[in-house]
Amino acid sequence: MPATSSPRRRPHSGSRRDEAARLAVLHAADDLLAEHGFGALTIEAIARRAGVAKQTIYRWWPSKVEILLDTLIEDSEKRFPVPVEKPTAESIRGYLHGFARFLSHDPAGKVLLALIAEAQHDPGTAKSFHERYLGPRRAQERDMLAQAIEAGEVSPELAPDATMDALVGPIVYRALTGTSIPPGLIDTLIEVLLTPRSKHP
Amino acid sequence: MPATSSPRRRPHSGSRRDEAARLAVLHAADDLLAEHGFGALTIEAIARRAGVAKQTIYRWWPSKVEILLDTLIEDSEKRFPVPVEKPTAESIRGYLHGFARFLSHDPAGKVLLALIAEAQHDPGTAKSFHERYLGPRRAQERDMLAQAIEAGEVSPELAPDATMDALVGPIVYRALTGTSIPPGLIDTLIEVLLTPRSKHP
Amino acid sequence: MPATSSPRRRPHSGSRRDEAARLAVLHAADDLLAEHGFGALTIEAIARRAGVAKQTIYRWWPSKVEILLDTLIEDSEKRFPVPVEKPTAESIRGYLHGFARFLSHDPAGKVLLALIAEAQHDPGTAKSFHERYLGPRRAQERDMLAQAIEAGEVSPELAPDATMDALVGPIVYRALTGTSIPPGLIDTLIEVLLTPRSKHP
Amino acid sequence: MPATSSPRRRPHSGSRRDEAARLAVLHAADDLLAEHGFGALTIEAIARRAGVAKQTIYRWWPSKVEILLDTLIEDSEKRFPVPVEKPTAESIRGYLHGFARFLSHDPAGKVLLALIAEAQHDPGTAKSFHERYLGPRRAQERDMLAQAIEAGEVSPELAPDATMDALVGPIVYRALTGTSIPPGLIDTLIEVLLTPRSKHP
DNA sequence: TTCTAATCGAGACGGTACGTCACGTCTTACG
DNA sequence: CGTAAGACGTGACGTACCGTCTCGATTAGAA
Repeated sequence: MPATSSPRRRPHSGSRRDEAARLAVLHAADDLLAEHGFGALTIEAIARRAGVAKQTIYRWWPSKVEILLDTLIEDSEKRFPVPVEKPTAESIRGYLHGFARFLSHDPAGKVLLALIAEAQHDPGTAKSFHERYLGPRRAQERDMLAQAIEAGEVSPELAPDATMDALVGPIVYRALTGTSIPPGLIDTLIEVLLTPRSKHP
Repeated sequence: MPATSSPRRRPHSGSRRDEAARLAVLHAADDLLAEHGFGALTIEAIARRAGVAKQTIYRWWPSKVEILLDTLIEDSEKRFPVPVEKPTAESIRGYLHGFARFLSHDPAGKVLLALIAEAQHDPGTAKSFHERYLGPRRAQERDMLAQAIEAGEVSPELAPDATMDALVGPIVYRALTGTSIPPGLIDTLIEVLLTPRSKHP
Repeated sequence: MPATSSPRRRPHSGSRRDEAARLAVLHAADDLLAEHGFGALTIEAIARRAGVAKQTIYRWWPSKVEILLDTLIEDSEKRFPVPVEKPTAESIRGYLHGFARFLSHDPAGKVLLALIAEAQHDPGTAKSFHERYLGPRRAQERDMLAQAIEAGEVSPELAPDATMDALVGPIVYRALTGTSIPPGLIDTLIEVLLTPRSKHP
Repeated sequence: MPATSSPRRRPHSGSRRDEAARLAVLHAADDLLAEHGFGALTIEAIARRAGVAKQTIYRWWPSKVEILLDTLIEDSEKRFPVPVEKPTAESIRGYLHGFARFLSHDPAGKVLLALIAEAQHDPGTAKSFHERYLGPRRAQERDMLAQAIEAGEVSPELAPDATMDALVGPIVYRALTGTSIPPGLIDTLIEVLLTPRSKHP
């Protein structure tokens, strides 16, 4: 006995993809993660919460990880975009502080932590996560660094990737271990890793 | 008629805890994680592999996380103990290199990554992981730093915890993202974070 | 979150098969068929109604058809056993009337009709149905006929199987087409098929 | 440039019903039933096989049962029409043999068995099946019998419907149980059910 | 000739049931 | 008692069809 009784629901849109369903899924996934944690983030729960059929989710997303990636990519660009337009030492500092704030205080930051975690458990997640998030983001960061170096804004001791990991790693590690970022940590990291030694007092 | 023994594989031992069963569980968990990843690490699979009843696992371990913690604690102490006896700048460097090697090249290192990951998904895991592993270890590291400072071996710019996170964070982050630690990264981190500025050339 | 909340249910019996669960499944299947028809006879519905896990059903029955067969075999023997002990013309007549009554008026008769039906749709059902029900039953009927012939009680014109089908076929066909068995039909069939021609008036 | 025709398989015909689609559905249903059994006879499979949209099926047929009925009615009339024009004992015998052949050896006979079966599972099917097939057919058979009686061709002991069921029942029952009709069965049934007793030797 | 209406293929949609897997709890029988 | 074995209720998995719906293209017959 399929969809016999229907008082009035969202009339779906026919043979083209239903944008309302897409957004409902994204928000349901976000909300469930924030409210009840990754353990409650099952496809069935997302479908239930979004008022959507499971098949609709499987039709458009290969796994729940891709749902999270969709929201993360959008949120990251909105909340802490990489300053690729004429980056300065100051804008790089702002970027890292923004990143730290996102991870520590923004509910959406849990999505990034959950994806890092899930990537440890599942190779497919690791692949998607690198290709769709870490890779593109790191490319922008390299670009940012290169321009800042050329403009004489910064002068790192390490290669670009190592520099970024040395900056970002401690922030991520603090978030993963559930501790807050102590004041001064980011600024000190920037000073010792990006500032030419001669500028040390 | 002495050696009538064993169509039964391992005759169980009666009313005291069976050490053979304990070890079989630990090794089965380790092996499964190494061979098939965290996804294959189910209680049923561990029991199957160890030739043990599920109930025996549930009797002694509250969750599979505790099994992993048991092996991790033992392996960490064996593979890269914190140099708390008269630590020098050199022994600290050795400790960090040991840590990096454990994470990158030792199969047992996967256990640590898996626990960091699982702690993101489940608050109970996070609690156990901190209380049984991260906390004690960090206490030793603080001790190590304090002694090294007092001995004039190092002179960090940041507070002890921040210093350790700044050193350890990049290593962990590299491992979590599946990339190798570039040569020079650890040494540079030590130099800029632990060495008094006057000793910079 | 598995079986956390349990006020008080049927305490199951451990590592031996739970007879209460077995009976609950059998009765649930019977009731669902009688009340809502074969369309409502899903494994999920049976499990729900019986208060039993789906897995428990799959553990013991390869398909819902075998559940129905279990009940049918038991009911048939109880409601209209084949008169194999010294059958007479009269007891054979009673047997056929009993069969007709079972098909037409007994709710359990629906099970037989449903199995005949399902056997048309699925070869596996056909196989089980023949091996577990039709075959054994027919063997008894052949036995009944043979003894009755030897005793001079009946004297059929057709071979045993053909005789039984000629007697049983019209009854089953009436039931399948949802019409009642008209009075006199069975007696006339017996007269013309089992009685020697010379005894026709 | 005349025969530029058809990368498009079947260009549909506009605002009137597409006869080609109708036939494609009928044949697809028949073929699927014959090749893979009733279990494979889903609306989606029919649509797929016929190269037709599901909606086109739902527009013209209330259910897959009606599709089968459409083919059955046509095939029955073609393969074994009821001899209503001056029926004789001989033409009635021929009709029953034709019916038996249809059920046992004609692939289209599976359709009738499938409908008898489905009628047990679903009341709607039962209703349609009686109104569109069994009822009209039985009316013709009654007519046939009445004429044959009036002409002195036959002289049944039972009422017309009972007579027909007594003749047809064994044939159907044999088919339903997947056994062949033994030679002599039909002729004997006719003899004992339709022939006046005085004509028995 | 242009407009209107019905039909067609395609396929997205909210659902239900499928059969499988692992969960954590339990009971049994053995040593 | 601890153990191996495994049945149990629960619930998520990913798949198949259900019957409804909306689309854009196609093709009549009416205006």
